[in-house]
Amino acid sequence: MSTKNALLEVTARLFAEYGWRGTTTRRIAEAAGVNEVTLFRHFGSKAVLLAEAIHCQAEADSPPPLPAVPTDLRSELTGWATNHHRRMREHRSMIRTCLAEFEEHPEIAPVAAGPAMESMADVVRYLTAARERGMIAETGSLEAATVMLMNALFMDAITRDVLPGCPVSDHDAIDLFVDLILRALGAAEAT
Amino acid sequence: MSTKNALLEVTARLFAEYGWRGTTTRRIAEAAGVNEVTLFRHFGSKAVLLAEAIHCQAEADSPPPLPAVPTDLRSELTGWATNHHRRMREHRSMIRTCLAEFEEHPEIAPVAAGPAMESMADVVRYLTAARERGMIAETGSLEAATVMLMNALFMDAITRDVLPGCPVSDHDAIDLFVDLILRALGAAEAT
DNA sequence: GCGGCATGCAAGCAGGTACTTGCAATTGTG
DNA sequence: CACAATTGCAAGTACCTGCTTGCATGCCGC
Repeated sequence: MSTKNALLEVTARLFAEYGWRGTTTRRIAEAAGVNEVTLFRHFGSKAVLLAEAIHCQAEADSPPPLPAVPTDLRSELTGWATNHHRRMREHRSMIRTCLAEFEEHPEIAPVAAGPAMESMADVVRYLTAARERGMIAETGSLEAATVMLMNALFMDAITRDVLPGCPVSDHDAIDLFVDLILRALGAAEAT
Repeated sequence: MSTKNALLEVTARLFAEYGWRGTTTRRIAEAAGVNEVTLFRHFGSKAVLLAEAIHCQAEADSPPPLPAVPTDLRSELTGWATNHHRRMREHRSMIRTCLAEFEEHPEIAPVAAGPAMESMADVVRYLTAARERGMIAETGSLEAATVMLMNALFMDAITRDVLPGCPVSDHDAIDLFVDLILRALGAAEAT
């Protein structure tokens, strides 16, 4: 089974870097140290191999959870955001490629977007629980706050290496984003 | 000069949809209603044509300005954000492709990122002026607020068609994002 | 030892890729 | 009218693309 796994792993890596068209069967075989025919004997076609490789990559990536009961909003959200940000950062190449490839290969969108949707729902749940406990103000859309925070983290993780002129440093960004969200939601704490 | 312009326009469109590798000289020529050799006679190579096409596209896209003197934060920011969002939405295909292509063709990054950086500086300037006039609170990072708002708008414009499960509707997103930023910055107004 | 099974190797197929060459037709300009 | 620039057309180059075929080699369980 090692050959198959090696092919899947190498294919995911090449796809992230070169996209669908740029990931040729010759390149895959060479990078995996395997003859090209072996690839076709295992998967039948390039399309099947690529789909399977992307699927595996996304599956191995379950989103980090937030506590069931909120206690310290700032530290819990910051910890979650740091974790989430790091994971997206690690996969930024794959994510960018999937975003661009969506137009020609829409079938890869749901599998790539799944984890993000789960995380989104988890954050909304967490903030709702916090509001029920009076830890944040009564007004302000929790859904919008969640989307805004996740969008900001997502963008930062994915484009920081492309747009080097960002006026917020890599190191501070997450803390500042969480701080702004807590301010926006009127979190009852001192800073 | 019409042939040259037609080629540039068609090339930008095809690049946004199919990426660098997918934009073949045959396809460009066919879509422009021009013989393939004409393309090479004008630009010499595919690389030159693509670079020029992307450059033109980005150049024609100057960012919308904010007022020099802030008067109504909410309406001015909402107007600006709506405009900015619409423009990014129109170019989402091109932006996604450029993001993915950055790895193989880093030379297209600065030209594509330029307008966004200008907008970013403009918003920071606007918010700084507002703070000087006492329209928002003294604390909270204006740079972080700007990055967060722009990241949120950017992501929404670029991925809404890819991630259909967003819990915030298309129509409300901009108002809600601006509302959260104003809350975070302690804007002195009633809502 | 022997029959499957995975793999390698060499070659090839039909089509696509960027790009070139040579020549004819058109068009606008002096 | 004559000349030059622009374009089209047909063909061709060398290479890459996904994919197939035929045959040889090693390995592992019976």
